[in-house]
Amino acid sequence: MHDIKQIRENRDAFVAALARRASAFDGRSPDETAADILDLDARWRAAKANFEQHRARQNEASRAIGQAKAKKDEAGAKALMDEVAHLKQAIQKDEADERALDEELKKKLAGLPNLPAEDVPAGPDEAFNVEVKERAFGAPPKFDFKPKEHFELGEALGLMDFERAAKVSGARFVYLKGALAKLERSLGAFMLDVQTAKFDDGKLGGYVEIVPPLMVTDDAAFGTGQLPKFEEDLFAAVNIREIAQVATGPGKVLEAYESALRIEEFQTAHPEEVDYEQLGAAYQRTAEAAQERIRSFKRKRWLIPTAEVPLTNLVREEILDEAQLPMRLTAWTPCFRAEAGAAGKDTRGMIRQHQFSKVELVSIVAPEQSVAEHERMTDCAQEVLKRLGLAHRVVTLCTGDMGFSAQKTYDIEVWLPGQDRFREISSCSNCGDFQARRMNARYRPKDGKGTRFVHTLNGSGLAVGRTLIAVLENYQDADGSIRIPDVLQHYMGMKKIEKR
RNA sequence: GGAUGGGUGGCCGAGUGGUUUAAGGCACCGGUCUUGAAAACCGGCAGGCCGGAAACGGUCUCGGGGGUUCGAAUCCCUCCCCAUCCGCCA
Repeated sequence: MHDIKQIRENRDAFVAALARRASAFDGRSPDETAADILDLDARWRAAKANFEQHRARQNEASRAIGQAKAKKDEAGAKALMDEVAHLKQAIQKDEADERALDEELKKKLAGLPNLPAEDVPAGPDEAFNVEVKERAFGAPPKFDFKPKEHFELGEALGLMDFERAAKVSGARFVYLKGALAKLERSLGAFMLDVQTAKFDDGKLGGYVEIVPPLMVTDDAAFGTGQLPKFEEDLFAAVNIREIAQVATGPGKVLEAYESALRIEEFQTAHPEEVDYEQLGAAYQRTAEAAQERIRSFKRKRWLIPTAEVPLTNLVREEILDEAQLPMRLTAWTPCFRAEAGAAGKDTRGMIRQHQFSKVELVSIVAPEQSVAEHERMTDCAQEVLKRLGLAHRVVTLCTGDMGFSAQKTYDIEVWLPGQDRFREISSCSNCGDFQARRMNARYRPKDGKGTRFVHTLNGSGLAVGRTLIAVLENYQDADGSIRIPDVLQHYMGMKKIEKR
């Protein structure tokens, strides 16, 4: 969420930063967007001044009535009561106006992405990402045979089963068995151990391990920026009985449905006038009304697409003491993603699943610390890959490739021999105060008055499923067996996953 | 799911059957005193928004929303959350 005061005072900088992100937002150019917002803001402030002025008079008169009554001046009280009675109508309208404008303004602001940091490269898509050369690690391993992809290896071992998963859960799910199930568990435990360790120099680790809720409310999802724009990426969890109770009542769903039925009935009776487009639109309206109904169902929860959501929201609506910062949190959780926009992409294997597990890192810091914390967090994520001996590189995402809430993002890409290319395995973002504003998460500076918004950062440390893929592909032998990296051997209790 | 009781400032807690300004304590900050500290005493001490160069003024917030009223922490409706007991349950 943007600070309207900043936009007011630095319109040009706002427009320029927005323009670096994209050329248009909801069909409006950055300049038009700023104009829309500032116009709304001006109208809102005028409405607010008007409303408050009238309300002030009302309060003043009410106090006077109390005093008049105390003095038994019934006539004076009556006169004032008459005045306020007239004022009330106007005040109600004033308040409604003020509120409508305020909501419209907030809605506009809530739909805009964070502004990119100055050192983020500009560009429309991932082709414009820039490698951070000094962060690169290792060289792709050499094979004297053609390395296989992870799913070939896993299926050949009989330890990775997509077909049965599809029968039970549909596409984009998997069963891991035996040593591969244990590898998943070992990786999660190993990553948590690295991130929670206390290093003497304080340059790595120090994260507090958390087991967070896996289902969150609308407000939490709004706080980190998944809502309102990216609803389609999420899975909702509802209690079927509860939602039936709200959905069966009269309302727009029923109206829309009955209207569609009438159209269908009419067209059936008059085959010469059949208009499928009209009928389709009527049913579409029904579906949309039903969707709206579910959307407004308050007891719905969202399955987390990342532990970033419950971890970051841990400080929502709080005023922290500066001494509590930096707050570093980590959690190993399942993540659920609808992958609505990824139809046909990565359909084979475990790269893109509806469910995967991830060790997440979240830092809550004072504003001055966030840039350094971003580098530190990226170090923490890389540390896991280094200890696993996996070659990787780091790229700075360009303005067009960054997520909604990010100010700056590093993606870590691990080398996958089976795919013969680098694939994203971690994404570390500095969100500045963007999420903090949406969550209303603040802290009280040690010296100085008032409160300031905290800065929030999140990163994967790492995506466990993809790390498992990387281990399989990088540590495969010609016979299809998998060597276990040194640091995992005591977790696994073995040095090798033998071929079947 | 049923029954009952609750939700007040950073914390504790008074106020709750109508008349502005939320008592008091703890914690915290500043000061006096002291070699220093403690104690004592004095003072300060929620946040958001709008206007203002500032001083300051206004407005909103007593779990959320709505209502009654000239006026709501207080009355009414509704939702949420917490506690205890019962039932069911991993």
